[in-house]
Amino acid sequence: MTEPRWLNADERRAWLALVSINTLLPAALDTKLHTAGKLSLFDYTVLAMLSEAEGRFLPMSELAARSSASLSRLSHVVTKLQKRGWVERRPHPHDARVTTAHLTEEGMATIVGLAPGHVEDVRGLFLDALTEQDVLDLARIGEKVVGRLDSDHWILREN
Amino acid sequence: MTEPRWLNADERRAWLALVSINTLLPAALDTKLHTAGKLSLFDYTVLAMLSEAEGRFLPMSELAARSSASLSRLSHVVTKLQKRGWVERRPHPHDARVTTAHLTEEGMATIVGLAPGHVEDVRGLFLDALTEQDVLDLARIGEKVVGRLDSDHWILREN
DNA sequence: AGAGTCTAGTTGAAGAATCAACCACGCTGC
DNA sequence: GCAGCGTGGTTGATTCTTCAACTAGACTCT
Repeated sequence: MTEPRWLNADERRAWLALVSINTLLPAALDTKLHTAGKLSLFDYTVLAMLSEAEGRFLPMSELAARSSASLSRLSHVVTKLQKRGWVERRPHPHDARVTTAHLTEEGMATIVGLAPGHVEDVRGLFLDALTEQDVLDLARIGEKVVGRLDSDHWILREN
Repeated sequence: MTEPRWLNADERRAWLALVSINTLLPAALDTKLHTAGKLSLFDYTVLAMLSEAEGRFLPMSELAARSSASLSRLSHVVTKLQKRGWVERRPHPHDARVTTAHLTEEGMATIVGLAPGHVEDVRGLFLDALTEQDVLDLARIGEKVVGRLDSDHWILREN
């Protein structure tokens, strides 16, 4: 039992700020999106990832990776989005284990309608507080942290 | 209808990293804490804030502010912590609207037991990835963002 | 070809978060 | 001294998330 290395003042500042952002930011974006279109930030992210994918479809596991979610969580959400007509499930032609999630026209229309407002919200709530240098620093630091949490994370993929 | 200002490459990197951290970090800490003591990161935060408060008690609204939560969320959680014997509710002596949450001896023992492991987890999952300069930059940037999200946030209080 | 193992995904139940409605108290101004 | 408004807090319904259990197809090794 050696004494743990407690956080120093700056570590504590960084940690508290991160935890606070972590609760405040998604909450703010969630309520914005919920009033704009009855969906959560996570729902939005799923639709956005599909809309940016080639052919506007992705296997469930790839979609889960790109939205940092468990397959279970994704499966439930896709079921919900499917009921709203925004997403379809289809079997993969060459591997019967795989399900692909496809963005429907209606789903595409939804996200196209929501995107400008959402980007403005991200700016207003977050980016507008930062200088160009801050943005660079945050990208660098953020990617380091992501790498530590998940060294195979998709945002770190070269390409 | 003017064209929205889409994110540039660095803004997108910063934003994606933040969102990813935001889902991965609490999830990792939640599972650690859950195996260590059947509580969530939010439960832990509530106990920690009480343990650091003078007299080990705080009004519900102050506790909500310090854990960045809604009063509703906090109320549900305090009810749960109360059932486990870690927290007590008491009426405020001079303002009958106010409820104060008090950390019990048992609650204090719980958090004292959990804290060293939790600090190690925070280091292992997060701080160890960063240089001293990174920590400073993150503290600076993080506090800017918190200030934008909630200009009265307690972590920004002088002293 | 069959057993074992791994990968992909789904499901149901249980616990947690949010939202809106609500109650009780305090403060202000008349 | 009481009407009206703001504050502090709780509650219950609904929605979300997680967890564990499970199905089914693919791969490997013999």
